[in-house]
Amino acid sequence: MGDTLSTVTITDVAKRVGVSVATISRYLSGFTVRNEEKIREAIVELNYRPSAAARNLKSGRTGIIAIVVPDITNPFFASIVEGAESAVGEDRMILLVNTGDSREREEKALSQLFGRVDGVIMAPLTEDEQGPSFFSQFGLPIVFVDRVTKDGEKFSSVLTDNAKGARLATDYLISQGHRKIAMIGGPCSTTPGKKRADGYKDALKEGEISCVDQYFIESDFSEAGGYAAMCRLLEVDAPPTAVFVANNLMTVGALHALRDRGISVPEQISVIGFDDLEFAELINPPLTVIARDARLQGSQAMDLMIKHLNNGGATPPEHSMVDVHLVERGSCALPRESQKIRSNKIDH
Amino acid sequence: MGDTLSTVTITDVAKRVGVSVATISRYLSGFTVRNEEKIREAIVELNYRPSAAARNLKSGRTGIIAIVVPDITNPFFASIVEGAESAVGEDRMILLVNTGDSREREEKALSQLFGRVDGVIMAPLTEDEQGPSFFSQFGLPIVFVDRVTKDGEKFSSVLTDNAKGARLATDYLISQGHRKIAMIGGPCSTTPGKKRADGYKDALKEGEISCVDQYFIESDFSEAGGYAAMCRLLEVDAPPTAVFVANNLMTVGALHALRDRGISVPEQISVIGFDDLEFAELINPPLTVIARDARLQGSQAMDLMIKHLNNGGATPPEHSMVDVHLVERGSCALPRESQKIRSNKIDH
DNA sequence: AGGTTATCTGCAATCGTTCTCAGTAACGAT
DNA sequence: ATCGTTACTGAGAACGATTGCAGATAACCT
Repeated sequence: MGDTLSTVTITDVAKRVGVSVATISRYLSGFTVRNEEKIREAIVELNYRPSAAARNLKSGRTGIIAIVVPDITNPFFASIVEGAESAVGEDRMILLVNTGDSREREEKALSQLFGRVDGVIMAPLTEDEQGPSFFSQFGLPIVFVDRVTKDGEKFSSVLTDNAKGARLATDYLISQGHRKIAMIGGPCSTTPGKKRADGYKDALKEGEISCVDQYFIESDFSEAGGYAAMCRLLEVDAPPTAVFVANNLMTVGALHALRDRGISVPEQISVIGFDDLEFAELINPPLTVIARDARLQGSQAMDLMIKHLNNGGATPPEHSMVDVHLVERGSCALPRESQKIRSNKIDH
Repeated sequence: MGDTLSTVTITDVAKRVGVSVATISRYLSGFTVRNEEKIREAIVELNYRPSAAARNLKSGRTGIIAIVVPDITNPFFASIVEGAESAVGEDRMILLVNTGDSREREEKALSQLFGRVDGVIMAPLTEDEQGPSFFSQFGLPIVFVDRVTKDGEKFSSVLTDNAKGARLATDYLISQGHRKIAMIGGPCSTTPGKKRADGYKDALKEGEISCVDQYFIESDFSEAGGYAAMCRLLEVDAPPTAVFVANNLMTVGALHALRDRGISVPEQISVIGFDDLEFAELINPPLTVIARDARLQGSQAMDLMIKHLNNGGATPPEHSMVDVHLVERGSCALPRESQKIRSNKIDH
């Protein structure tokens, strides 16, 4: 079954067939050559694999697209990655960078990426990054997904209609009769964090509900952050009757907090989350959420990237927006006397 | 701020400083050279980045480690990837391959990997793969994680004590007084699928409970599979009073099936899962599971890989085993008259 | 047959590094 | 002044593929 270990090169194949390396190379790139059959045989017998490194060096292309996300264990980002992977096609692969919400790791990774990949799909940690301009300086295409940086218009992006989602959630609570509506938001330094806060505030304004400072808590998109935020909300003088939580992880945290204090949802407080969970239906009560298609966001981002790559950088940036919708389940209900919550809390 | 776009090479730096490329190269690899200060300046001013492709070609190393998983949206594999990523170190990166449970994609990806990566960490789709031997033929190190192939002993691996976990689960149900204990298993062509089935059967045997064929359903580790399997179990003549579900996704599916039919857990049927879920506590009832540290599995696999890489392939394969433990929550209880389940089902 | 294409071929340069090898300068010891 | 040693340097050959160029062969037409 051919030679083992020591790498077999195009030269070996050429020698075996009795032609020049150029001919083999041409055969490999699809041109018609004379001894195709013999070449095929030789390649199989020698178990020849073209060297990716050599190809990269000559062509300047690697066939690899990086995707940079803050946290791969967040199901939302996992879906994005899966969507991107599904659209990557035959001749390219994905290099995953998980920055673990660390700015330092993100920067280091980005600097390592240059030369190893043909393009970068990224969800930047915050809006004030220099990474992207760093890349564009080198002519590496970038596509933002879910989040952008402040000079985001210059690059393609696939975002969600965050403001609409937040308005949808808030309006829904208002329509149920809630007035004391709190929000646990993400960092306002991130696109979704800011936009969702905006949507919430706009909806309140339209509903002619005054915006109480204590009702808006800027947290960090993590489960622990959601937990802490919910605890703080429960200690406000006039606790809210409903809470809009700006992402999946914080929602889980908030629900944990409520469970730990024996506060029942939706009887004592209504909860609506952003981003669906595989388990949302199984939670008690089934969780009402604003949902969107994360997988689609990922695949669209990849499609855009491939378009840029194939057009040789001449394509102007495109901006795509994935729609959101309300998934009504059982975690929101008509408001009750908010005092009940307090007494309940004090009882414990 | 230096030259733009067109790639600046080591030669440009050399010219600027007035030395040969060799000197720059040496400086870059940490040797002491004469004009270090001037070189540093030139590199910054020209914004020089060494070409990864050229380095790869010369050195034969890419600094990239592939990690191949069946499904990145499965939180378990996401954690594995995160663990691996956390242990990868400064000078290497991770290339993610998501095979989407497709044999074809797995094979294609593996063949693409050669030459692009220094090593492969993988959770093979099934135990009868040829991929690994393919790699070992080329001298590419492999580390198996969570699953192995049939010639797995020849390669390093980081597994879970699957049989122990399954025994733990089954014994727990037996200790509660259950006799009609079913199992929804994974594909027996996979390591965890087989071992967990073995553990379940062993525990029954030790408990002197006869193994009913209808109580063991071989499914596919997917949510839909878990749903279907649970439906089938409910239609058995004498339905089980308890079910051990062999992975997280199938557990979610099984719980959905039960919820859809209005069967309450644990009153009417006890459920124990394998692999913890972020949300397990929030589910109604809180889910009792066999848990293990997936993140640790990932980081151990990466540690092993790096060890192999640094030792230049001379290291003998090592096999590591991550422990499992029972997390007792609320989804298991003493058995009741199993008839109740049937009547309940017919009512609908 | 001769001329014109069309098709295929090999040579050699090239991509950006690393690394061997031979060479130079500086310095102390003799 | 000569030698040996240390510490650095530059020229140039790799690494394994792609590709422009020019030459060779075959095929076609008048």
